[in-house]
Amino acid sequence: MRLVVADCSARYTGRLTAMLPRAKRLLVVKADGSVLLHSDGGSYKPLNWMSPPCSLSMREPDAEAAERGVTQVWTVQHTKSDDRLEIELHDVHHESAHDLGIDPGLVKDGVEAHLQELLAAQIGLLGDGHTLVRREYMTAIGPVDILARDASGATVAIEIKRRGDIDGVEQLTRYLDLLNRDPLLAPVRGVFAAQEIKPQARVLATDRGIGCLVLDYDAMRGVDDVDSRLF
Amino acid sequence: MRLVVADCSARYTGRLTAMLPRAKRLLVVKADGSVLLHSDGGSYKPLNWMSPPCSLSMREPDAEAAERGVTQVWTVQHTKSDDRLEIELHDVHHESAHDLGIDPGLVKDGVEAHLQELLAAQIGLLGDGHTLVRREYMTAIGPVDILARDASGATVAIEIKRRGDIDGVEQLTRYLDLLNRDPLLAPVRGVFAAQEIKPQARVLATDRGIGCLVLDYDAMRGVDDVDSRLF
DNA sequence: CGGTACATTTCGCCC
DNA sequence: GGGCGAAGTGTACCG
Repeated sequence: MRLVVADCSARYTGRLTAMLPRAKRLLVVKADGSVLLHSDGGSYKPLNWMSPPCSLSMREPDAEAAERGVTQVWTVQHTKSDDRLEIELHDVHHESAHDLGIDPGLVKDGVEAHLQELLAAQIGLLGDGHTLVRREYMTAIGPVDILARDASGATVAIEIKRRGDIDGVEQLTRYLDLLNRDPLLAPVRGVFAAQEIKPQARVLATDRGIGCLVLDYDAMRGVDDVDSRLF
Repeated sequence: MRLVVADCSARYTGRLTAMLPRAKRLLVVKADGSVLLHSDGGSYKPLNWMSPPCSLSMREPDAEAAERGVTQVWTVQHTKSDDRLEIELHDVHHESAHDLGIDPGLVKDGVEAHLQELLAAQIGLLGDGHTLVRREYMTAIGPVDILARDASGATVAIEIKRRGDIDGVEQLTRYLDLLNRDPLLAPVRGVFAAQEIKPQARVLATDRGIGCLVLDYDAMRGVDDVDSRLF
């Protein structure tokens, strides 16, 4: 990894065209040749960047650029597309290189898969008498998160989201359309389950006869005795 | 901006729980106190981070940690939530600080807004005799990108995307449902316009009687004489 | 390899 | 500030 702090301007062409006026910034060149251009604020997203696979070439400025005070010109060309990032460096305030090696990577816990696991184990949250048919029930257009039966034996399709918004309702609607064409399953009722359900999503779901269930992650995890999973 | 290259491990708790085993990485502390933890690969997204507003505190390791070779402990606490990032630093290989100042920011050109602008100006691409009613036609559930009339005077609702996939068809379908309830507009026909239309989206659109129009951005920009907008 | 769904999404707009 | 749609989204998963 190479770190450079320098006055620079940049120009990106590819999926869009973008221009970055001259300012002092951090440039990071990673081992795979990818480049990040960071300012001293904002978020984790760089102002400009080039994702791998790409190749970086550095050259001297031409006479006109040298006249403007440019000391180096970097061209980062994406290998698989026309995406290109051109950086003109002026004053270089810092430069260093570091051998980092490969990274063991991040270990995560607590996402949608876990919600699904917990709800499958606590299927009674849907109402008394509910039984689990199976998780990840495959259909032609993708897997239904949970398929269950209610006390009367009717099929229930459940879509689980961390944040429930309109897209999730649309997704469940497509599954329901398909499942209801199967005479062995029909009629299939839908339940939209999420830690948080957006008002517009709730309105759409209700309008389509889809039930809404707000999941309390902490409470569900509390019931599950395998609480301390990773840490 | 402060740059540190060090052996470190990290633990994030908040919306999820994540653990980063010990390895040599780049730590970036921005002027607003936000922290990025980068490996020497992947993409522009850090392995771990804390977004502003947040506060960073550094302290000496306790006896147990010191025993494990920890030399510094960083705690980054988000100001508005329970999100917290804890970093243990072992060997520090590089450390430097830089005053970058504020950034003038990025100037963009050529996204969906531009496609919309161009299609509004070249509404004839929909077919002879089409006329523009207006762009960003507001409805209760959001703005329709372009509303037009065809040669027969019938209303046409157009949804524009750079990449046309299923979500865009769903979005246009919702608009059409709503617009067709307005007797002053009905019957409203739909056109899904995009630089690229995914096969599945095309099938869904066709099945619903929605027309598909592939937009040639370069050709449309060529017609537009205000070609050289920014550069 | 293409398509889909997820993300500590982030970002920007408009109400 | 909340809601919603777009992103140069990136990324994993699954066919």
